[in-house]
Amino acid sequence: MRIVTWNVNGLRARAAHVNRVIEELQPDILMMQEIKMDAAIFPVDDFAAAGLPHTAAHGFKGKHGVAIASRHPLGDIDKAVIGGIDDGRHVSATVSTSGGDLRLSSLYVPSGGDKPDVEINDKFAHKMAFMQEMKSFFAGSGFHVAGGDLNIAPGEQDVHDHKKCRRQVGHSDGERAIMAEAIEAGEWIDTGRHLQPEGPLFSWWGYRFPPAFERNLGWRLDHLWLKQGHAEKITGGSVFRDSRGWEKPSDHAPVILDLSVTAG
DNA sequence: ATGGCGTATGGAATACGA
Repeated sequence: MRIVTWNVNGLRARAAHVNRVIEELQPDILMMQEIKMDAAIFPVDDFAAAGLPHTAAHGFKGKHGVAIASRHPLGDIDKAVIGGIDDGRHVSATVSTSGGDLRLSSLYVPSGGDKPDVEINDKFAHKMAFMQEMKSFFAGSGFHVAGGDLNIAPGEQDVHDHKKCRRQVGHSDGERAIMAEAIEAGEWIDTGRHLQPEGPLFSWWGYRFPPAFERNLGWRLDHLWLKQGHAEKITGGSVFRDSRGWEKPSDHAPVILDLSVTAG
């Protein structure tokens, strides 16, 4: 079973790229963030035509928004609010597998604004509140993959320049600490670093500095976490960098996790 | 120290991204 997460940065603007990603990666599950549309107009028929007929979306007009599109039936869809504001940052569902019911959670952690200081920056306070709730929200050891655009690069090698980025939102000491605490409290495996413990491993390259992707000045902001105790099910995974080089790309690249279980 | 570019909304200029 292949699980892919991708911040599409506008689903309508990225429709052709989504189809190409589905065709090239053949995911069983595609978790998306920043669909930037109301869930009522989520293009179910387009996903069905692409082979992913089962969907769950949680989003509002214009900004943020998350979704899951699946090759296999989804059950027990949950759109519970995390972080105190219901602005489309969490949708969750289950899929039946040979290893038991697998829960999938698509998450869009608040970006956090400009300054990494909860006293002066409400957006950063929202981000930290969201991460604080993440510690307890995903309790339990059941078969579960949670991930998405978590908007934190947790390790020193998860940015191109640790010393410089440490002053910025997304890589501040406080954010990196709370993400480590959330991983420990939730008994998660960070599958990206499980598969590649060392070296640059980025999933986001900004638009604002045009040669960022060409020079690989990236951040690892997109993650797939798997509950500990299921590590033996991991068969592979990677970042699909190709799509970041296509015309008018999302600033994020899809992140892939392959598990040995099959649907049903 | 700052901005760079891009999507969405609404039909110009602004919010948001990180």
